[in-house]
Amino acid sequence: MYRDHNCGELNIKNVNEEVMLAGWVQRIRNLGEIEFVDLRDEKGITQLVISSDLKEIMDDVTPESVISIKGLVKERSNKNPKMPTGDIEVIVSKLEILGKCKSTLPFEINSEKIDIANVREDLRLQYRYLDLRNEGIHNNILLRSKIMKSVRKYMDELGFVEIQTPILANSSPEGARDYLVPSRLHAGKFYALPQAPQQFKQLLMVSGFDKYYQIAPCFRDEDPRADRAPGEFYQLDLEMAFATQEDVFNVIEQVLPKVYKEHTNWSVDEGPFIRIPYKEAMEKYGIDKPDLRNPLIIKDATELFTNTEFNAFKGKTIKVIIVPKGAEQGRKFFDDMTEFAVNEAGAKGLAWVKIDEENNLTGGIAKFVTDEIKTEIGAKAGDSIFFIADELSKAQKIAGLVRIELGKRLDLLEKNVYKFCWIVDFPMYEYNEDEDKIDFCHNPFSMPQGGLEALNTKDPLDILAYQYDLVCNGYEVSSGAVRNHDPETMVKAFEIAGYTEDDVKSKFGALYTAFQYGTPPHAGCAPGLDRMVMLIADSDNIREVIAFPKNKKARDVMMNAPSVVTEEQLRDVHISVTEKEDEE
RNA sequence: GGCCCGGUAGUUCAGUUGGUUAGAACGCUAGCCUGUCACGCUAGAGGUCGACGGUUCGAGCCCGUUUCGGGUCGCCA
Repeated sequence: MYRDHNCGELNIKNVNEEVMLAGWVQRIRNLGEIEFVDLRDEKGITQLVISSDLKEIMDDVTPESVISIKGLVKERSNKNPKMPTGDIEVIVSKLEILGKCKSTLPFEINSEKIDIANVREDLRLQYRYLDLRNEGIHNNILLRSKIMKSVRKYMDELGFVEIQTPILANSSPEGARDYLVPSRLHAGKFYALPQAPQQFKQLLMVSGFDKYYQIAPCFRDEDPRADRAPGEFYQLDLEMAFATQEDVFNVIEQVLPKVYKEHTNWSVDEGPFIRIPYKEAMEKYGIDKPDLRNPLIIKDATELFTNTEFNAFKGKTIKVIIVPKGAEQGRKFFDDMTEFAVNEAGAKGLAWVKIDEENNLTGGIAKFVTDEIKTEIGAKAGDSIFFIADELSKAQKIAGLVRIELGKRLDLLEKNVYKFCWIVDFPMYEYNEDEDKIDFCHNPFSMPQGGLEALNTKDPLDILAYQYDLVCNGYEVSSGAVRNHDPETMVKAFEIAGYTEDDVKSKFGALYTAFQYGTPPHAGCAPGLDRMVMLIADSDNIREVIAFPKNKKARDVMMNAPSVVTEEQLRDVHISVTEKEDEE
């Protein structure tokens, strides 16, 4: 009724055909007796030619209005090689306005004159339905759909079954803040939206489902970041029975590279991915999600400065970063890096030296540095060296940030490539200084390496877990673990972190009880879908790959959520509100 | 919650030491134009300078408070 072709498919072979098209008016070029209209739909753009006898109706056609037309396909006299349909145009004989657009838009759509990324984001979010007409973000959403389809295809090929778990779930005491849902039928009681289907998927293992997966919505009431969606996000959640860490790695290494490759022309690491123990990652990269496209590596030079006269280094751990050819940089570069280290990374200072072409140490703190450093850390003539001095963990962290910043400023990152690595052997526990106690470092359901015996005999802070993260280009794309499926080991693991058996029973009752009835060893992980799409779309903002994201304050400025509800609704769910945010 | 950055026309921004009527580009409106494709040319409309208070003869600009937004740290088992 409205169209028999889309706006991306007509070409020279269709010349002299009578066609119907429908779409949005992207641009009108009015030359007086003749007008050109670029008509856009999801598939492409076709140029329409409008003669003066349609002038009257054209007066009402505004950019971004929806129209349908009937007309004859003609070969163009002036072809446009930049357009896929640039060889032809459609001479319009009939034109109908299907949906008129107001003349002033909140922002220009598909404009080549402005960059939509520069438009105020809250305005784009308020008019998200218009923003989604923009080609870039529109394609991101289409890409997301294709990626989900690939994921399902490859998971299915490996024998995984997709099982949905509840959205109205139970509040869990560990981890992020929950989104609570009051219960109407049970006064004073609450559901919580799941932070992840963690316990449900482990229960599915008890039920004998061999390989489970789900593209699962997860809800966490925590502050967002550029790479972390506010409120809700999606994970490719998976779990396998009778599985080890190797088995999980094997699945991911089969699925993710294929998914990536299907949707990018960048080169993609194929499995097996490099594995880096957590401790080594902190030593070499100063972070547990290293970007392996960055060639710089942090080295330790503490021993070279045990007797230093440089006050800032005395008694400190010294981390160094060699910048190949760094000696060509001018004074400003080093000053700017120092400013970054102090202001952004929390360093007390950033020392540096250059090695000139005659292999002499010059500049910066050269007079405090001995020549042996060159052989000890492998620096060459023409390099420069940055020094970070602090107590160990701070020095690592600052060096990590300096490494990333150097990579950015010197454009050192390898281009057009996805580099994966596993970070393995996370510690089971960490020391909480504020409360002077031992906490779980990551996931309390992880299996400690060495099992119950390790828990009984080793210093808790020395115990590693079968807990792993998958990292891609500096982003954590997944974490996962071999689960602790043995009730006795579970109780002991929680006991070390200060929980009694009764705590475990009351907080994780279903899981604890279920494990008494024959539980297979199991393991899994949960790659973040949004982050994966963001990486494949080569975007650095996760909201660009979500159709209707919330803003930084977890507000939906388009739908105006959260919002007040009626007194009656509140009464239904037994809630009384004592403190209210001012209404705008 | 801390720190950093920002809010000026529909949009993106400029705005000098605090000084007449707050500018530009794009968009919009009107007119001209038969081969444009980021069409061109001419004219025009469009502003609570986020809000409140203060300093001053005088505030877009200085000070204070506040609000909204973004980045980051905390947080995210």
